[in-house]
Amino acid sequence: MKADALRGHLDSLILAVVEKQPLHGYAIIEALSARSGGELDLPTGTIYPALRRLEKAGYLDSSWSEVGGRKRRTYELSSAGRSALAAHRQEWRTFAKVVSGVLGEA
Amino acid sequence: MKADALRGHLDSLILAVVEKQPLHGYAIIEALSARSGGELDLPTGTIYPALRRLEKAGYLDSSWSEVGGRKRRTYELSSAGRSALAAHRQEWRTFAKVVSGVLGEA
DNA sequence: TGGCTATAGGTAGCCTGGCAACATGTATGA
DNA sequence: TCATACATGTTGCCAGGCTACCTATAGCCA
Repeated sequence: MKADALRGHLDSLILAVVEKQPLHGYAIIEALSARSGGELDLPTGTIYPALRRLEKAGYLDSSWSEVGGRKRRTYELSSAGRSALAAHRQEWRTFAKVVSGVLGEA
Repeated sequence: MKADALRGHLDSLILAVVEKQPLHGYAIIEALSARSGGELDLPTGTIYPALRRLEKAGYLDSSWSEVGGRKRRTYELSSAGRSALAAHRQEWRTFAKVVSGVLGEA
């Protein structure tokens, strides 16, 4: 899958993956991989900055914990994040419809 | 629709729109708008550089003509462009499936 | 005559965000 | 002892869509 196809869609994916339960960064990468059947294998240089961006935007809240001697920063969806996710889902539906429509190949 | 959602998908759309008949830049903008039900209203600063890029990549061939006193540069799909389009369609299918899958809410 | 709109082409430069590459540290098992 | 999985982060590159411009013709209306 082309690298920059993701541009502008990553935020939605991250928000969706922490929707049901809070996850830490590393687990988010794994969750995205699992949920995509291995198609998504995002580097940390992509995911960590994105998480900070989303927290700064008020869509995620984070908290530190320690599990088995390792520090984790766990992110959970804020209420603003929840509505942002709903909006992103709607936008995705429109976008997908538009692209599929133009690509045609009926 | 968010601006950079298009990132990485524009080429496919352009190739698709000139698949059946050659079109000039201005007509491509209109065709994209029409085919998307008005969702896509791309500025010339987006489309013209993209067309040059696609021609340089060997996916489009262009030729000048004059219609009603106005010069037109008409683009048509090359054979390389045709296979690129097929590949792009496949990639889009995968991408759409992945994103829809992760967004869930089946 | 002047001005507006539609048609038609183009460029320069900004800005965003995903990614490669790098840096740091712990736990575990061979 | 060393490799690998787990875990978090930063710096800086760069592709590419967009804003803001510029040029030019045709046709219409006042």
